[in-house]
Amino acid sequence: MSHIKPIRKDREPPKRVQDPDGTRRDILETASREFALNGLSGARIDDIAARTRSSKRMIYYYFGDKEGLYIQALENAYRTVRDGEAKLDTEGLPPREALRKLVEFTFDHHHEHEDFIRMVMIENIHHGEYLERSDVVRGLNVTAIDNIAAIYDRGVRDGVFRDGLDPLELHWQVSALCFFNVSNRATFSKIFGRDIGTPEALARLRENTVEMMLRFVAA
Amino acid sequence: MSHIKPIRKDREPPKRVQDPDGTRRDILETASREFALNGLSGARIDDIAARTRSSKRMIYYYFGDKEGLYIQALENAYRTVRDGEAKLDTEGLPPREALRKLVEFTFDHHHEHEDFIRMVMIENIHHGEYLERSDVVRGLNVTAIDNIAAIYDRGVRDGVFRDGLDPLELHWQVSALCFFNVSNRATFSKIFGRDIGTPEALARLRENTVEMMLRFVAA
DNA sequence: AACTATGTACGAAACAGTTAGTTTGTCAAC
DNA sequence: GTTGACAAACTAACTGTTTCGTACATAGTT
Repeated sequence: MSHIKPIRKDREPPKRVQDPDGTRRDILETASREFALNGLSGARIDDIAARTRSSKRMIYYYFGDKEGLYIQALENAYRTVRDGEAKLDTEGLPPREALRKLVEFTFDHHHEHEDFIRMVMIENIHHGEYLERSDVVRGLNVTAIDNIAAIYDRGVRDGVFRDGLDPLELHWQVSALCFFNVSNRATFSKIFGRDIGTPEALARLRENTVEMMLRFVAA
Repeated sequence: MSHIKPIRKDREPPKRVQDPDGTRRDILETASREFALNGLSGARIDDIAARTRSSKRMIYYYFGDKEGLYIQALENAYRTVRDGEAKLDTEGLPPREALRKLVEFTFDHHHEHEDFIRMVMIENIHHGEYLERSDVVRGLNVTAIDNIAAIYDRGVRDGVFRDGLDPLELHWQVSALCFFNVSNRATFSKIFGRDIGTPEALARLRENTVEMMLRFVAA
């Protein structure tokens, strides 16, 4: 029984580990989920705190107040989705193929980022007032328009697309069709008694959306 | 001029007028506005009460609790809009004209009922759970599908529309384009720096939507 | 030592919902 | 056609809880 323990029996991890970046990220991710799920007024700071590895104190330490946290969650959502968008490359493709690919990509992308869609819905309920306050979101440049404009211009030059359309309006239409599919699934399915979220239904809607855009721009 | 009348000198309006229907309606209309503006968790019972000619106690007297009030506001919104929809008549028109009229009508109708759109957005944020609880809303029969189905069938019979499309999907597309225009105006305008709510922009989007549907169903 | 990061406990306001009544309408009995 | 009893409609003030935010203390880092 001599030197029973120079070995630090305290497997107990050191009482307090400092990890500012990790804490921040943890809070932001948790908050993003909670805001996307419950909205700004519906989300509870205490709930968010409880779901983090951190505490309420830290939320206020890093984000100031509830609105500050919300705005950063909003920025986070936009940034994530924009980063994803940048991955689309249609340069080598002929216009029709390129447009098809863009629409399919947008459809899938929306579908994969339901939390983003929900944040946008929530922000629209607030008339976009927090978006307006955010320099970050306004600063994110929007590649979506450039992409579709490039495709459209090529199509017009090649004579396969008709002239006189507005790329922003084209983007608007693609967005509308892809966004609605995610945003209004709950009410639409319940009212019309048919689940539009099944893989089969989605595949049809996706193909319809492509077809719709192709026909719309066709010369 | 003898019998001037039994003019009741007591201008004092009778201390308390009982008007159950009026009170109920007043509360419901006020609540509908507040919920559409702020959402379920964002709306405040005290605020709603203050804006009525009635009191908080009466809200609980007639509607039970906040959720009960919300559900009735939701039902109210759906009923109002459905009643409006019923006014559309396309029977005499040739298929293409009929479809154009239907799309234009839907576009305008959405535009005129922003509060309804907002209620639907809010309800989708809640995954449609209150809609599901409401027998009233589920009971409202949906003429929209019948309308578009009738037009589409005629078009196919006449050979001007292609076969094999699903009326529900057609309705979905029209809804998506018309709904998004109202629901996402705030964020879309702010992000792309162009107001899509001006009369000119709206007129273009409206015409695009019509054109889009016509081209999609064209044989 | 000085600054950053974190934990605990609490305060104040906001909020949904209630208690304890009062007033008004109505209808049957006188 | 007045009365009185009873239910429906209504008011004001109150209660208990939730919720945002903070004060204060302590531990880690440089």
